[in-house]
Amino acid sequence: MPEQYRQLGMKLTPQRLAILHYLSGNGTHPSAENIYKDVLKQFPTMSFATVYNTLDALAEKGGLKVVTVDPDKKRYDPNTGPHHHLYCIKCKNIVDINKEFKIRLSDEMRRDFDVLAVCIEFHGICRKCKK
Amino acid sequence: MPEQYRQLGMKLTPQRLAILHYLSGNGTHPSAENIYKDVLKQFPTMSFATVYNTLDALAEKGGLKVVTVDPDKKRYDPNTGPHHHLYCIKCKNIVDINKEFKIRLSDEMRRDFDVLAVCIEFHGICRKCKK
DNA sequence: ATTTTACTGATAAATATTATCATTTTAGAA
DNA sequence: TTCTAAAATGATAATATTTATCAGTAAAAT
Ligand SMILES: [Mn+2]
Ligand SMILES: [Mn+2]
Ligand SMILES: [Zn+2]
Ligand SMILES: [Zn+2]
Repeated sequence: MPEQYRQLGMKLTPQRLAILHYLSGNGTHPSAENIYKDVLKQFPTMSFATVYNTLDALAEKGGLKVVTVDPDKKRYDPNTGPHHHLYCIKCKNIVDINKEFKIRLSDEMRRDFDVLAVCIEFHGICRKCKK
Repeated sequence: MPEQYRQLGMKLTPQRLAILHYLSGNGTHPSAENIYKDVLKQFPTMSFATVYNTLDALAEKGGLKVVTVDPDKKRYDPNTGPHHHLYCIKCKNIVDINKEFKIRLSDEMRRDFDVLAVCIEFHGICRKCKK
């Protein structure tokens, strides 16, 4: 898993390893701040710039997904396979939905629009939040 | 259509009418800045605070949807009926998809999560952007 | 007309994200 | 193992978006 950076053509630095380690298998869809605060424990000199640079580079190379369901901030997802999300509008938790749904646009629409990804978001209230 | 504010229990002001007039039937999913700049023509004293206050009030009362597909900023949608979106990752245009898709979560999942809305986002490249 | 309530807009502040750039580090070549 | 080119780090500044304050004003209710 530390080799993931090399395979993506990125230089391997201790800071990046710490970020990747935090992300790897992390299903909480953390924000940049979540990541920053965690990695800060091991790297007291860590900068937000490094977090954003790393996330941007990873996302651009396909090693990370940016989730836009939270209106307040970007959330990041190490699960790069096709899947969908539950979003609790109260606690803002995001949970993966791995079920596959067959949705297809009409052929005329697909002629006018190259679909690269389909994101399904279920907005609602999670169990904890409904008391 | 100007009565929409009253029906939602909001005071009817000229600024709000101008905002509603800009939004009404507008399928471009404008940002707060788009709205501000347009309404500014008629109200040179218009403030961003008024735009945000109005949008927030409208959204809270269900007279407006907030669209989160653009990672850079919130987009607003006067179409409050259930529908979905095409999002061009190059020009950031958002287009309505009115087709209905039948997606249902498993019963166990619906026990744990009250689904209030389902948003399907088709990310890709629009006709104009693919040269 | 008077009162109550809510809205406006100037301004400041908070939050999130991006840009600069000198210094340091990595990775690969010699 | 040096050496070197390329890239990353982090301090800092800047930008962008959004929210908070609040005195003055305007809309609605009485
Ligand atoms: Mn996910
Ligand atoms: Mn729409
Ligand atoms: Zn919740
Ligand atoms: Zn486009």
